[in-house]
Amino acid sequence: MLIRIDPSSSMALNEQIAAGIRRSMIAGEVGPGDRLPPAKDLGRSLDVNMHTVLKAYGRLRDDGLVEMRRGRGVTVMDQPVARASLVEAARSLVEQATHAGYQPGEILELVEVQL
Amino acid sequence: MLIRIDPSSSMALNEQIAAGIRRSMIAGEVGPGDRLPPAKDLGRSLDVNMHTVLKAYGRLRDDGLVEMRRGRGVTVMDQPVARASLVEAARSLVEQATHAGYQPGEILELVEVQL
DNA sequence: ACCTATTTGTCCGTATGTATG
DNA sequence: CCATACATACGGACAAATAGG
Repeated sequence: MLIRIDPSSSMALNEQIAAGIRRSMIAGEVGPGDRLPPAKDLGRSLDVNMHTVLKAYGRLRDDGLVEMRRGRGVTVMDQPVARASLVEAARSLVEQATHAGYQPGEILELVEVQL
Repeated sequence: MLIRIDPSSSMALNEQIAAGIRRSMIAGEVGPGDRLPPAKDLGRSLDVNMHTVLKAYGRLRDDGLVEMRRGRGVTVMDQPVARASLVEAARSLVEQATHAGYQPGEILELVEVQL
């Protein structure tokens, strides 16, 4: 997993790291079940603080892409799980919008304008 | 806005603070447009670090309850928050799906099947 | 069952950057 | 220009869960 960091970029370091890992996932360099390096190790190799790496990992977790557990590390989620979290997000959105009186077309438009 | 913190609780401090503010909202002690105290000030009054308060504020922001802006502080969202929160849910869904490598058409389909 | 090392989770303190007013 | 206040990063400390000997 090769990640490049540009300290002079306006993009936050933790986002650069998260983006780099996402790219590695899309490129297939890391896949479901694979373990990401410990935050301390990756931080040292990228010359950034462990906390910055942990923040990047946390973003990926919030996106449902990885699982983090103490003592065990960070592992890439199975694709069905990542998809399940997306399906759940879509279900929740539709439920909320419907409850608020939105029509199907209006709900789709809510999403379209974000694309 | 009265918040109590129990340092000996197993609940993380930042969550205790966020929960306390949610309670104040429900109790009507703070309402839309009101400004929450600067993180540094609230931290000093609760005897916790500024970052811990900022993390609590960030959770509330992620939940669509408050807005955070540099230089201006943290303000409670307006009641048309219903719409704002839907927009945020849609934005978050699109962001997650995009990060996961989904194409626009596939994202729309995620929602359509839930209608 | 015990101990140790690993690794994330949380919190603290400090410093610097950046948008707002 | 200046003060305010969040945003990000660094570093250190301790706790808690996990894994391995």
